Amino acid sequence: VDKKLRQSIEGRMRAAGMRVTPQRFAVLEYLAGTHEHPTAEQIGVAVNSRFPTASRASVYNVLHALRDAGMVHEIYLDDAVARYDANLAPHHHFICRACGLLDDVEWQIAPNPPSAIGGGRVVDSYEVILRGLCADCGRAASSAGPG
Amino acid sequence: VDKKLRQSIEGRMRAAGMRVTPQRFAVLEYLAGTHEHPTAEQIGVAVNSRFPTASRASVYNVLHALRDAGMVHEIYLDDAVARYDANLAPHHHFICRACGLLDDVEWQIAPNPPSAIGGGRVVDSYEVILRGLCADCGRAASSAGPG
DNA sequence: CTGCGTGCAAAATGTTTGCAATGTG
DNA sequence: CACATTGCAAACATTTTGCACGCAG
Repeated sequence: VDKKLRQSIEGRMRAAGMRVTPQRFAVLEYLAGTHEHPTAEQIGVAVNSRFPTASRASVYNVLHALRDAGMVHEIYLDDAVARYDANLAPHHHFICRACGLLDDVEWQIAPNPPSAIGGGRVVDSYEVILRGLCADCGRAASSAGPG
Repeated sequence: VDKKLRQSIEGRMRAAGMRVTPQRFAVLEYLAGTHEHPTAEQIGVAVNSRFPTASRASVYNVLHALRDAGMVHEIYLDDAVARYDANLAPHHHFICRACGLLDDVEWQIAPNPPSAIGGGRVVDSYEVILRGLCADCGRAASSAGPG
């Protein structure tokens, strides 16, 4: 079940001119297998629970290498902590105001993203952060009632 | 020229139940007068260049108080640093990939923001970050040519 | 074998806290 | 006058750096 995944991961690393180390493999495999957007610390904990050990510094090092190689996205949301995402397909994010749940959203903006927004600025990408209530928190709020 | 502004700032603080101190006044006045989205440190430097002194801790303290009172917005963009914005009108942000310029954008999403995006989630606000080249960097890029 | 990548621990941010002094209302 | 707010400095959390060893290629 993982032979293909393993080769895909290693192949992509090599294509980027990176050496393949157990730490790097573990981090990318972990990121590829989650829909969450873990912080460096969460990644470190998860990876270390399965592999010899990846020191904090190496986790950061690996994440930066993967980011620079374009293999993961580094995103900043409401707190001053970097989060990482192996989902390279265009997508946006939803944050639950009540519980902090962080989720991907497939919804697409407008018919097309704007290419020019005035002032001579040219847009080539965009990112949307939607806020509101997730299903659970929405249910809780409506059963509490308005008053 | 500032008597009205002064009274507006003080009035809004009082309406929020806050005491008006020179530090608070200076921070809010500074934020109201800039279109940039300064970090706490930038605010501290700017404020201290004109007023007795506002300690680092007080700058943070004031910013949090203003944020909690809904008088400024705290935003996180590409770096793990909080930025502050006194522009309470709905707007989005543009970041120049080349020079890091940070700007407001009046452009509005779609016809309407989405209210439901599936999964039982309900959206009540959204924020868009547009990336690309600002006018200056765009000019520089096109004069360099495609190679 | 060469040298990149790792691990460790210390340094460098950016932000928060505790307590006494101060100034606002 | 009372109490919120300030200032200072130390605590904190997260991320970065320097150097010696090990492993990938």
